[in-house]
Order: sequence, then structure tokens, then C-alpha cells
Amino acid sequence: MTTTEDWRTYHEQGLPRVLNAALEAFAEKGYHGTTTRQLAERSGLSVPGIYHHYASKQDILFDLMMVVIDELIERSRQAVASADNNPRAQFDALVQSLLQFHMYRQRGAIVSTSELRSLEPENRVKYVARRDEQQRMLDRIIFAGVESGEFATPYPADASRAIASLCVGVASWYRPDGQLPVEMLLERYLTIAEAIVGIR
Amino acid sequence: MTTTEDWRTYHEQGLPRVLNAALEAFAEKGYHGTTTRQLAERSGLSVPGIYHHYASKQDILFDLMMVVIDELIERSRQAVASADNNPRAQFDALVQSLLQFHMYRQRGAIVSTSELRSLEPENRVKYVARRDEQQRMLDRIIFAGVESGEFATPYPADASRAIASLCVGVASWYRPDGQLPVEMLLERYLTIAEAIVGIR
Amino acid sequence: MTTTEDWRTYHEQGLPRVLNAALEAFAEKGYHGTTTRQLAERSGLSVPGIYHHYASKQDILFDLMMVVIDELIERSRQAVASADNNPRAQFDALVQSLLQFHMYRQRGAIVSTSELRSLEPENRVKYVARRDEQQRMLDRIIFAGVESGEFATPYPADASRAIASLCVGVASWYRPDGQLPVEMLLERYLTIAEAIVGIR
Amino acid sequence: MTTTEDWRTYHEQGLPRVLNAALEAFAEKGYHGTTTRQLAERSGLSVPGIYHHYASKQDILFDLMMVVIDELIERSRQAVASADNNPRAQFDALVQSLLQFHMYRQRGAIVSTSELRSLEPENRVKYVARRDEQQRMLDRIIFAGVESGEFATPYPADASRAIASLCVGVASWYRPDGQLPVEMLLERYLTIAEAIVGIR
DNA sequence: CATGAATGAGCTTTCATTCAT
DNA sequence: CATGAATGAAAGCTCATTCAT
Repeated sequence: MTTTEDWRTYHEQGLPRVLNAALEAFAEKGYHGTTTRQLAERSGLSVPGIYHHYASKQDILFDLMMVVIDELIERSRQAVASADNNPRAQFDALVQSLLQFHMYRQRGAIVSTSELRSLEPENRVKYVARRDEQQRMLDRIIFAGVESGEFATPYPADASRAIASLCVGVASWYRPDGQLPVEMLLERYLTIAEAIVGIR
Repeated sequence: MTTTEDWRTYHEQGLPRVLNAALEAFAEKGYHGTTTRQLAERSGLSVPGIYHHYASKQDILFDLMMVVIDELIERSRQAVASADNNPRAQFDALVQSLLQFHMYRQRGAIVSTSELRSLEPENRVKYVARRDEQQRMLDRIIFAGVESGEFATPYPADASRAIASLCVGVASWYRPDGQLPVEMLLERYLTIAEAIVGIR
Repeated sequence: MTTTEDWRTYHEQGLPRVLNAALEAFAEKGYHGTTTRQLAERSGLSVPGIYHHYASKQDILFDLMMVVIDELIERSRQAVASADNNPRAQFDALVQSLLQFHMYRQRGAIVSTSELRSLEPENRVKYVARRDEQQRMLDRIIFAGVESGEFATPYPADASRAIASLCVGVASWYRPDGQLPVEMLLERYLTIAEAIVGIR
Repeated sequence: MTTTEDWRTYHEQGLPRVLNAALEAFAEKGYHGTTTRQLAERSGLSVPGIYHHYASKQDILFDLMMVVIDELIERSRQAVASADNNPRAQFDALVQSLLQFHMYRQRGAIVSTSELRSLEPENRVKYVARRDEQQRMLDRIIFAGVESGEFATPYPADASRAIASLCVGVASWYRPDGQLPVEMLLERYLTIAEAIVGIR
């Protein structure tokens, strides 16, 4: 097995200046609570400098959210691909990946969930398509598990959504300096997720 | 006197016009994404009409958030008071109350969690004090359960926060018209919550 | 017939509540810097209470300014009427009356001069007519003095205006608690006024 | 080096667009009677254009008043410096300078005296400090004259204030097209001022 | 890329005024 | 007269965005 389990490893995100400024500002104050001047200051650029890179503030939000969800999807794919070919193993890998992402890419996750409403319709459609893509990865695995008899939930769709939101919710309270060690947190939440789909 | 379990019953909220408009608008577009004109339109008042009742847009947000959390706390108190005098029963009652509140007062819950950042410092302090009060109710019960040996978690503080956020998270995806019946949802999440504090 | 020299005596003005509030507020903050709510508070009335007495804020200003200038004109008339029938005596009496008025009715004088620009055209016309009436009293006496040879100024019109403005100016700096006694101040300014029209 | 008596010469003021607009508008309608939109129109800018140069309407007023009083003080200094080193000569120079300033910088003088009340406390403190500085120049000369026996007034402080207000008052009635020639006006008012301090 | 000047559209808030009670 | 609710119009100010240099 050649898969180098990249999906487990998190480094500094190395976002371009403008996106990094937007990540910080939007997470703190929200899209509508952030001015382009603040983005300029945070990014060390001038206001026209911002517009040299992006045509509008909306484009910045959209690009940021797409960068975030693309990383999430890519990591999810790698997690599933690197797991053994059975629903239980794939479920565990994907949930762990989701949890880690919402811990280590916390601000990106916060912006993506809280600023969906700030996307213009066209952009929202594109973003939601990506997010659904992500959700379907989880759906597929759960349905497979149900079909194979490994998972026991009678409401696989609801279970899938509940698990996704459980993982997403981690971003809203996780603190890197909390007492609960990451490994234990992962373990505990994985157990919960497994309970929701009816494993054991 | 048998406690009439009021904390389980939810009717229309009957908010004053302005607060109701704010509830809808802030939940949809966020505080900074909502204009006073929109609040006026939604409430059937003119713009100065709004200012007859509230001194500022900020005051509307603050009042709304306080009304919401005050109801949450009141219901939580009633839930605990009406339960048997042991950690397990009180835990179950409180978690159920929390879950129901985030299902039936969904928009209020969404605004309260997503617009904390939009409160001015002074107001934020007051609101957070109330929210902490609520959180301490859960903490106390969990600590009591741990002390009595009924709960097994080695990290009661983290567990408490995780459970709270789990309940809060429900507001972000619950749909009254979903397949999963409310009772089953309550049961399932209660099981999860019990797992987190290590019951059984 | 001994004229009881009323024009020299100043009591409390005894203005109706609204006018008194306007006098204070307009003198302090100006017409445009004063709100009707402030007038209500100062007068101990409600806002609709104000409108029970006056149809508009503008009407209050106009009425106030008319009351002020009517008292000025009345006192001026009495001063001239009570003086001996010669230009010098009448000049002295009128100038003294003007000076006293601008000391004892200071705020009324300030409002009248500084808020002329705030009168609506129609009202301004009426007010200016009254003010010109007042000015003509001084003009007439000075012309008479020039004609009789008692006054030596070659520019009676300019002299008249300069004297009037000299007296008006007193309102802008006079303090009842200043060192210079009123009598000395009157004497000194009278000397100046006489110098301007070329007496001696 | 012969002092080129700059303090006597008045050219167009050459104020920046915004200040010039404010000078005209505030003199005509007062600070509170002038809207930022009017300032924009008069200055040939848009409303945000105004705010590119000044942070607030209040800042415009403050800057304008400071520019005006700074010119007054500078001219006063030059007038005194260029005069012979004796109280009488310095008194005459300073009074003439004051008079001229209030004739040729009429609107600036009007705004400065009538809008003192419109300055916010902090700004008012700064402005009044400058105005007091100006007043002290006159005070010092009068006290020196009294000490040397050249001036005979027993109330030098009151005399100084009266003279200052006399000069200031000129701004409220002077018309460049009046009959009285400037030279004669200067001469006449100078005589009055000298009478007030008791010269001769 | 930065600086500096600028703007259409729109923001929150206030004002004078009114009306029902 | 007071209370309380209400409003058209407009106030001061800000925002995202642009353009010349």
C-alpha cells in the first residue's frame, strides 16, 4: 500500500496574503462585518492592491470558501482511499478526517459554515455543489454499511447529516489548549458517530 | 404540587414586532447583513418607528439575544427542577430540554450563537454571563454524577462543553419536516450525550 | 408730568415657559443646535405640549425675537420721551438704554443678532422692519444733532450704525460679575459714542 | 532688514476647497444650519469626497477656526514686532491689525465668534487657548502702558476686553462698499480704543 | 503593486411634527 | 395639557469600488 497518509498531517496553511487576511477577519467579524479596508490592513496591501488580486469582496469570500472546501474534499478522498475496502474502515477514516479538519482548519470551517448565507446565489450554488459532494462521500459509505448489514440505522440519511454536523460543530468549541487530548477526542467522537449509524 | 412540565411545551413565541423581525432577518442575513430599513419593513413599522422602541440596532440584537437565553435558562431550570433528585435523571432532563429548545427555537438559537461576535463588548459581557450560567447548570450535574460514580468521564469539563455544543449544533441542521421523528432524535442524541459523560 | 423712568429698571423677564426655554437653549446652542425635545425638557412640557402653544419651532424663534425687539423698542421710546427735547440729551438717553438692554437682556440680544439668519424669509422681513425702526430712532437723533450743529460727524449714517453695533457688541462679553461697575461702563461707552458722532 | 509690513496686506485667502466652502456656508447659515451635502456642493466635491479630507464635520469647523485664529495671531505678532518699542506705538499697531483683520477676514471672524459654542469640548479648549494667547498680547501692552504711565485706565483688564470686542464687533457690520473709507474708520476706531485705555 | 483622490449608493440615526387617547 | 406611538424627510457618515499617477 503506497498511500502516504497525507490527510492526517496538517501544516501551516500558507494562504496568499489576501485570503489569509479574509480568513482571519471573516472568522472574527463576519463577511458583512469586515470592510475592504480592514482586509487591506490585515494583508499588508493597499485597498487598490486588494482589487488587483480580486474583482470584489464577494470574490474573496467565494475563493476562500472554495479553497477551504477543496482541501476538505481532497483530504476526505485521501482518507477513504487509504482505508481498507470495507464500510467500517472507510467510515472511521472519513469521520476522523472530518474531525481533524474542523480542529486544524477551524477558522476556515467557521467561515464556510457561517458565511454560506453571504454568498451570492451563483456562488452559493457552486459552493453547495462541492459541499454536497463531500456529504455524498459520507452518505455512500453509510448506505453501503447499511446494505452490507454492518450499520444498523434505519435512517441513514438523517444519520449522515447528524454526523456531519457533529463534526462541523467541533470547530465552534475546539481549543488547541484544552485538557482533552486530540487522540481521546477523536476516539470519543468516533465512538459517538459509530453509535449514530448503529455500529454495535 | 405536581410540576406541570412546562419546559417540554413550545408555543408560538409571541415576540414583539421588532424582535420578531430581527429574529427572522438576523437568522437569515446576519446582524451586519441586515439593515434597519429591512427591520422596519419586516416589522410593519417605519424606520423611526423602530427607533421609538429601541435606541439602536445594537440594542435590538442585545434584547433579542437576552430574551432567547432567558427563555433557555428558565426552561433548563424547570427541567432540572421537575426531574428526580439524582444526576442521571437531571442530566437526561436538561439535555432533552436543551435539544428541544434548539429544535423549536431554532432561529433564536442560530442568532445567539452566530452573532455573539456582533455584540458590543459591554453587551457581550452581560450575555456571556448568562450563557455561562446556563453552562454551569450542566457542569454541576456532570460533576455530581462523576462524584457519585454514576458518570465515568475523566474530563467532565470537556464533556460538558462537548455535549452543550452537540445540542447547540442541532439548530444548524434540524428541519421540522425531516424523516427522523423528534422522539427518536431526542432518544438518539440523549444516548450520545450519555456516552460522552460515560454513563454505562 | 414726571416720567417714571421705567426704561432704566430691569426685572426678571417673566417669559412664558416655552419662550424662556427657547431663550436659554437658543442662546446656548443656537436655533439649529436645539431640538424641540430639548425645548420640551427645559420648559417642563411634553413635546406635543410645545405644539399646543406654537405651530412650529420656527414660530417659537420668531415670537421670541419679536418679544425681545418689542421690549427694546418700547424702552428706547420711553428713554427718548423722558429726555429733554434736544439731540444731545436724547442721544445720551437712547445710547444708555441700548447699552443697558444689551447688558440686562443679554441672552435675548444674543439670540436676536445671531439667529437672524435662521428666520424664514417672511419672518425675517417682519423682524428686520422692527429692527430698522429701532435703528431709525438713533438715525433721527443723530441727523438732528448734525443739523443743529451739536454733532460734528460727516458720516451720520455710518456713525449711527457703528454706535448701534457697539452697543449690541456689549452683549457678547458683558458679565454681571465683572470688575468694571455698570455705571462706569455706561459712562465710558457713552463717551465713546459721543466721540463717534463728534460731540465736543 | 526693514520689516515688510505684511500684516497690513490682505490678499485672497486661498483656502483649500473644503475650508472655503465651510467658510461661506458657516458664515451664512451657521454650523448646525449647514449640511455636509451643502459643503460638498459648494466645494465641488461629493459627500464622501469631503470625508476623504476630513473625518467629520466637526473637524472641518475646528480646522477652519484654527486656520483663522492662527492667521490673526501671526498678523498680530508681526504688527507688534514692526512697531516702535513703546506701548503707544505697539497698541496702535495691534489695534489697527485687529480692526483690519475683522474687516478683511470678515467671514472667518464671524464664524470664529459665533461658532465657538459649536466646538466639541476638546476642540473648544484648544481654540480658546489660542484666543487667549491673542488676548494676552493686547493685555500685556495695555498693562505696560499703564505701568509706564502712558495709559490712564484704572481697569486695564476690562479695557482690554472691551477693545477686543469692539474690534471683533466690526466684523458684524462692516461692508466693503460702505461710505466711510477704511482709513477714516481705522482712525476713528483707533481714537476710541485710545480713549478706552485713557490715552490723552 | 502603492498613493491619493474620488464617488454612487446606502448606512444608522435624528429631526420636526402629528395623532389617538 | 401628558403619554406613547408613529412618520417623511433628511442628517452625518461609511462602504465597496475606481482611476490617475
